[in-house]
Amino acid sequence: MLKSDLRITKTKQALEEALLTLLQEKPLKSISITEICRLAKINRGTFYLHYGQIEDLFEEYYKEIMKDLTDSYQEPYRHADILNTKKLNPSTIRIFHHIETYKNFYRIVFSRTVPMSYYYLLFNQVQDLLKRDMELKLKSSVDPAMLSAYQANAILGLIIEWGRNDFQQPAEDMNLLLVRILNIQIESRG
Amino acid sequence: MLKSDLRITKTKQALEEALLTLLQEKPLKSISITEICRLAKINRGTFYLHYGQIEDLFEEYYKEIMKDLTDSYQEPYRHADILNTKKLNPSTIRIFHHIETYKNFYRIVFSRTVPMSYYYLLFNQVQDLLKRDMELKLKSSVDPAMLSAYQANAILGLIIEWGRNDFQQPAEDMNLLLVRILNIQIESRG
DNA sequence: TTTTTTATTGAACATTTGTCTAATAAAAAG
DNA sequence: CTTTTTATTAGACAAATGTTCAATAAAAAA
Repeated sequence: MLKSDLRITKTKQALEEALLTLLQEKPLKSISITEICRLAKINRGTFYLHYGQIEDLFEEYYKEIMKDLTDSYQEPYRHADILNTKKLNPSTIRIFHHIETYKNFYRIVFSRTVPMSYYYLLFNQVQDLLKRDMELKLKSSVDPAMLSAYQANAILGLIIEWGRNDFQQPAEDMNLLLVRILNIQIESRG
Repeated sequence: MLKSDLRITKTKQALEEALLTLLQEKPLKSISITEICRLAKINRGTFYLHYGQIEDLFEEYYKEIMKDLTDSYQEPYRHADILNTKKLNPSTIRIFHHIETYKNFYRIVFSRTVPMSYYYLLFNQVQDLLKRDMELKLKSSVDPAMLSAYQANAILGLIIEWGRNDFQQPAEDMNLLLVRILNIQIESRG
């Protein structure tokens, strides 16, 4: 038995394409299931066969972008197995470029009416990526899950603020900003 | 003219009470407007006169709790006008106790199906509170909005992870954890 | 190819949503 | 207390939701 029927693939593709088309003209919140199915020429019952709500369909598209995030994050590791940890989170730094590339998408992710699950998809991804660096400097008794949650969400905080400025600053400036913030935290205890 | 009609107050109270009752037996997501109105004995049209969706009703309840957060946060300031900044974020520290007190509420706030707006309500509140401390140590060229966004969301990251453990750890442990994490960030660059 | 499996369809259904009326009742203002 | 203002109501409406069914068509397996 095959992992997925061709008909399923075709149906899902049609639905995703329809959603993406509709997203270009109106906000996610105002798009109905009926509308997507009408455009995709898919029976509404078929939609419910694969998804429970529009958000589930969007999440599938979301995962493609998370794949790119992981790839761009891991790029610095392709040449060196272990990065110089003296440099300020050198690997973290690619995340801002990734967000900038997909800012139309992230405007949706960070919008008020969207479900928290989108935030978690991003949060979990960044947290997982950070854990790789974590192991290196882990002499402390702090729970790695807690530490990575702290750092991952701190960065998401910057991104939210960035998004509030409609991603005006270049990604490179955000990198510098992150470095400066980390320095402040050191100075203030000197 | 008075700020609000008695009828409005009564209606809103009835709706909030109905929502809170329903929340004890089922998740927010599965509660319908029709259901709330039926229980509150309020005409459905009246609901739409005050709110656009269930989430708006929940947000009104949310704001009561945000009031308590602000109060408990500002408690350390009641006796001293300026806190010793050498101590690790002494004022921040009350937030974990607040969350613990209202953990049934925060389980909803951090649940996957809820809209991002709930997250923003909390994020904005914590960010505002942090800005008070911020001014003291602000010699750097970093945008205060960015810095407070970073720190506020970092703490929310800890709370999310805490929530994943269903708030098992005592709030006091979370305080210690926060102190340890801040120390790690210093050590790792010595 | 033929057979078997199963995804999709159209149609129907009860329910909820969001919006709108004119009638009513409650509160505020005089 | 009387008048004025306005919040609430019941009812109706088109649309969307969520679910179910037997019939059909497409894909996988033989």
